[in-house]
Amino acid sequence: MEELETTREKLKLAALEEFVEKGYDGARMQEIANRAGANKAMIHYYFTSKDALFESIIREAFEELFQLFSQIWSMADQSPDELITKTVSAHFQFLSEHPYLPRIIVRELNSNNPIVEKVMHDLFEQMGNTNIRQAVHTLAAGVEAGKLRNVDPMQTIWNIIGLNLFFFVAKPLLKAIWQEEFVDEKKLLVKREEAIVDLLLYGLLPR
Amino acid sequence: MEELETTREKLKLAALEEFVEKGYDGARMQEIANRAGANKAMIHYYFTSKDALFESIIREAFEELFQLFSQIWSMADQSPDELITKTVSAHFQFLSEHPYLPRIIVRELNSNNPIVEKVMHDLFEQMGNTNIRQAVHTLAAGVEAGKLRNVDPMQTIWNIIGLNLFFFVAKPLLKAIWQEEFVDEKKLLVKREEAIVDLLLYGLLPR
DNA sequence: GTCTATAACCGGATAGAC
DNA sequence: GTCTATCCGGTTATAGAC
Repeated sequence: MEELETTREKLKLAALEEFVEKGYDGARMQEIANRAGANKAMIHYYFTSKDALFESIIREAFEELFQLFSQIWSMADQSPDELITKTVSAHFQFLSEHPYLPRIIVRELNSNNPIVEKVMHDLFEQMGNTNIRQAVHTLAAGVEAGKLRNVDPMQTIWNIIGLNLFFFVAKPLLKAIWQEEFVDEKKLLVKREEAIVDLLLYGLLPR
Repeated sequence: MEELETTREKLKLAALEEFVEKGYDGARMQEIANRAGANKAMIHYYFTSKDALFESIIREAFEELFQLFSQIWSMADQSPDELITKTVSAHFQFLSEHPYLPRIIVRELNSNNPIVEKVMHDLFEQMGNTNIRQAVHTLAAGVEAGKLRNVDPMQTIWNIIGLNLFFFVAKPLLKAIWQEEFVDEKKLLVKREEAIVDLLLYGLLPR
């Protein structure tokens, strides 16, 4: 826990929190300044404008997301069931540590916000999608080798990520319906991850 | 296609579109009026305020969602695999016809908007969650009767809904990565549904 | 680098004519 | 029911002192 943050860093953290909670349109420069214990003028001093501040925040969020999957999928010599269990556990751990990320991404993804579209475009140029291709290849090879049922690799990737995300994105609604389950949320998280891996392995591996 | 809509109806449709695209904070009363070919004053004449307009829109959206699952899960005498295939196909058809719904719900669900919380609270009071219990019961009975592997009913429901939703919520991102697949989106939708049912049946039924 | 005061603008709401 | 003009509060951005 580093105590001596710079004003710039404090502002950036405060801005992340504010944008996550309220979205781009709902976020207030005054509130960001308050959270950081600074004043509005400092935000403009360091980041020029609300747009520019938002862009730097959202770019980092997408970069973290891309880097996660780059890393998970970078190894060429994984077996398909290794790929599956590893993707779920790494994604789950990441989501537990950064619960804000899927929310801000889903929210702004469906907003036609030109800043978001620009950032997405930049990142595709820069990082390519080579590692997705690696994962597709691993799954396709698994089918070929009879280690996997005859499933479409792209659909399988969508299945894995969809299962992982749901809990984190729908949490407020789930919490309202199943309050009792959420009193020990750590335990629930573990059960959720087990249930996903269980479904995927039974559903995808041949017997 | 009814041509003689009332101004009130035109405004409501325009408001739905605007709120879906921009969210509560981003939506503009002027833009709603423009879309409807009317003027701002008319919105206040019919709906009093932006808050009240939003509440009526979001309440209808949640009502449709609740009614869908009430209907799907109302039958007590379904077999578990009937429940699964029927839930996927009905949810998928609904999402195809109302692609706006998951977006507005996911966005506002994570926004702490008090209007959304009020509407959710009202609906739980009024509709209860008896039909979710019905679905849980059907799945638990399936496990008991050996028609289903030993899986947790709640987790299974989350799996089904998570798989269904992902495609519709992540569409902008998926489209950016897999452009080619989206040239025939109807076909892709059919393949997506098949892949989900395939995973669920193989993953949940015993062999 | 930090702060206060204020400019400049925008958006929801309303008054009042027709 | 419909429209124009206008009010008023709130928000981003900036000027300028320290």
